[in-house]
Amino acid sequence: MTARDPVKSEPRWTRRKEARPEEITAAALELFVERGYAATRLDDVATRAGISKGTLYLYFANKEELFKAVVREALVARMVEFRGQIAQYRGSTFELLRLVVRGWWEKIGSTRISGIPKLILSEARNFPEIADFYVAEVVRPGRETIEAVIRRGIERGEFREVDVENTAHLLVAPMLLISLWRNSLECCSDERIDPAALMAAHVEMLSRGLARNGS
Amino acid sequence: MTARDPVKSEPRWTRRKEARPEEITAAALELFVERGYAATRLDDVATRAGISKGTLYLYFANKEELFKAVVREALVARMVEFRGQIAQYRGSTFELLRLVVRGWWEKIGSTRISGIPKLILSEARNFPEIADFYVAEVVRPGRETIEAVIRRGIERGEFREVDVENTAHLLVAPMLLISLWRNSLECCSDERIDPAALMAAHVEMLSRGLARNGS
Amino acid sequence: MTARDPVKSEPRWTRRKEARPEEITAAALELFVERGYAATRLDDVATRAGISKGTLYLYFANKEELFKAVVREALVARMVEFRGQIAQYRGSTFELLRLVVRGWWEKIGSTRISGIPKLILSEARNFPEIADFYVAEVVRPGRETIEAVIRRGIERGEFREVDVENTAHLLVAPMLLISLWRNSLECCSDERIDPAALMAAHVEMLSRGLARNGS
Amino acid sequence: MTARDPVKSEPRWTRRKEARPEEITAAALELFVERGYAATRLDDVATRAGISKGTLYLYFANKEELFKAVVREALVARMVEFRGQIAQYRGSTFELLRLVVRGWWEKIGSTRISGIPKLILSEARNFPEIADFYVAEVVRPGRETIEAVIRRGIERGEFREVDVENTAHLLVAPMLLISLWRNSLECCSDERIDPAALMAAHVEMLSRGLARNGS
DNA sequence: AATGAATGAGTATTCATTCAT
DNA sequence: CATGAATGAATACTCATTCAT
Repeated sequence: MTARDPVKSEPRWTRRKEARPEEITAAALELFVERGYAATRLDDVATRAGISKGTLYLYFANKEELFKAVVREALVARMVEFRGQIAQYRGSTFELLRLVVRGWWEKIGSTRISGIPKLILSEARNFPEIADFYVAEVVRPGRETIEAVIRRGIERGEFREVDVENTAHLLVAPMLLISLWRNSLECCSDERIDPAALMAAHVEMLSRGLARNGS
Repeated sequence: MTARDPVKSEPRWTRRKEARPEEITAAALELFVERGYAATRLDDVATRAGISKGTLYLYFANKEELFKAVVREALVARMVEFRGQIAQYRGSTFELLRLVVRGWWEKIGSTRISGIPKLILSEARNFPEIADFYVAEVVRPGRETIEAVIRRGIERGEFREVDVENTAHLLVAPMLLISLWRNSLECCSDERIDPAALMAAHVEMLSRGLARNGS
Repeated sequence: MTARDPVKSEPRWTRRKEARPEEITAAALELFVERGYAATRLDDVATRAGISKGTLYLYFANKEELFKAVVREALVARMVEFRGQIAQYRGSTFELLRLVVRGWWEKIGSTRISGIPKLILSEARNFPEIADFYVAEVVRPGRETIEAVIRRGIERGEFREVDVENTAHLLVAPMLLISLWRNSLECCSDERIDPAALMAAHVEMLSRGLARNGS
Repeated sequence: MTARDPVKSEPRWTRRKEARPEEITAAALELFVERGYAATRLDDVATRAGISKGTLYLYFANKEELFKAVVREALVARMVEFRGQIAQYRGSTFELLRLVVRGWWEKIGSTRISGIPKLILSEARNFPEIADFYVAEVVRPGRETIEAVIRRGIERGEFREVDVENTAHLLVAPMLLISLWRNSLECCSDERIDPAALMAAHVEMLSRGLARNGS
């Protein structure tokens, strides 16, 4: 599916050859996010990737496999680092909340990967397999990570005793909101959302909302 | 498929004519939400509405018009009642917050209409005209209504002086999260979200997050 | 659209009923000539005839039968009178030529029936049966009638000894030209043809072309 | 149907690309003339051209564009040569008439292009744009060319002083008659027209009809 | 008799996929 | 490896025809 190499391949080529799949998935990601899976023509993907339509099929068996590759690639190793950082953190959990939110914005929210949630949301019911994969690899670990942060706060006596699971959802919701907004309605509207301000307001609300009574 | 019975049953069409458009848009809404615009075949819409493909075209000029009708119909007069209720409210703004959140859940979140956000999000870039319409008719008025509530709380000295606009976004985010979840990933996942619990946690967090310091 | 009163039905109705088929074929003739058989929708025929689509089927079994009826009706008894006039004529054959040409123009060329040639020409290959009918009922008798005129001229020593059959074609050609022009290109062009002048030039050319040498 | 042979034969497409459009328009011309625009299925055009339906769309955006291409191609550079020949001619205008009529027969009347008049006539009102084009590129220049011939005859004292414009129509009419006949009714009738004899009779009639009195 | 809502076969058009070069 | 011409299955849409009222 990936390598077909029959002859020997030269340096210049080789480099291209290895880069190709990623150039293609990058182009595909943009278009899938923009138009949705069904409305994206492979012709356009090829054009945006600077190759011919036929070449696509040297790297991906078909449209669906390309789609899966796009999602997989965008996620791989994204969660891992996140967890690590948090486990090692030593300071106050309020501060950790701020770091989590800002870290998400810097590494995901503000990048092209932020299109993935829109894409998954839109196509989940057409690609249950991918939805499963996404839930298992992103949603669940993400939630668990955040639950761990909240528990840390509770255990350290910083946070009141909240419903951990739902509080995790509350923590995620504004991040989801902004990533969806930016990949969907924003482009057709003159309403504007300032991500930094929203993140700040969010952290502030969280901090107050989670604080023990007398704080 | 529905009215074929040559015996008696309901007449083949008399008096159906008025009901038809809504039966069709109802069927279309479900399918559009489930599969997205492009992946929905009019044949399937017709089948689900219990009519033939041709009949669809007696009521809607083409697929795009059907789509617009679906969105329009789902929204018409939805916002109006909301605003009215809030303007007349007399009690505490904390209580009002709870009413707004619960009201949304009862009238929208738990109904079929909650599929609209997913649909709009997915198709906004393919139908900028509809996106505009949705922003103008739902997003903006919704935000303004919520801002009004927050301002009421501030003016009455119940809430601290928050960033009104972004706080409105924070208030909406969890509602969006749950409506998207239920219309997308939920069906393919064993993760569960309890809407009532989430709404409760949300109101609690909001109340604490908005309260003046000493409260 | 015309009569709705279902209660008792007055004489007014009865008369309509007999007129209907002709109102329909009249409307159909116009549209068939204008757009061709395939491009004419029965819906439009019905509308132009002031009735509903279903009513059409009370009078004609289907589109093809309607087409045949249109052609038949337009031709019936058209040729008969022509022949009679000519047989009885007593004057010079040059004068008879003039009468034939002018008679054609007055009774056919300038009327709605002049659309028939265009219609037949356009559809002959799709409706060989109709083409046959038209050849047998119009083309052949028409040619024979004209040949009779030419033979009369020759026999009476007025005309030179021409190729009777082809001369008959030459006599018809300009009449065909103008009837086709008026039912086709004329409407989309600013070129104009003056029928009277053309007929005059035609008769003049014929007279000179047919005259014996010394005349 | 044409190149399926997996062995060797002609390559599947190499160097076909240039020939294709003309193969397609040739097939389309035949079918459009035979059945009319609306009744011609692109599937049949493709089959007759020995390609698949999809391939059609590689060369023509849609049915209407194919139709326009058919007409355009059939006409391009057809008129030009005609005019040139006539301008250079040195002999008697009677002889020139004969040359014009025979030339038309050889280059157009007897070829496949003779189907164009029938096609245009049939579709003019559905495609005014094409009708315009045809009038501007064929009808008008054709008439002007013929008028020039007639004027030449008059100026040189060979012809009597006729109504030039209408005489031009008279000259064209039998040519139109025969090209329409052959592309329409002929195939469904046992009536026969001998083109050579008709052309001969036509030239003879014209010569006599145009000659100055005493000639 | 007349209506017009409903039907579904038929056609234009698109686009993922193949494969000879 | 890369290409792009070719394919045909899939789908939106039309319109002749039917039939309950």
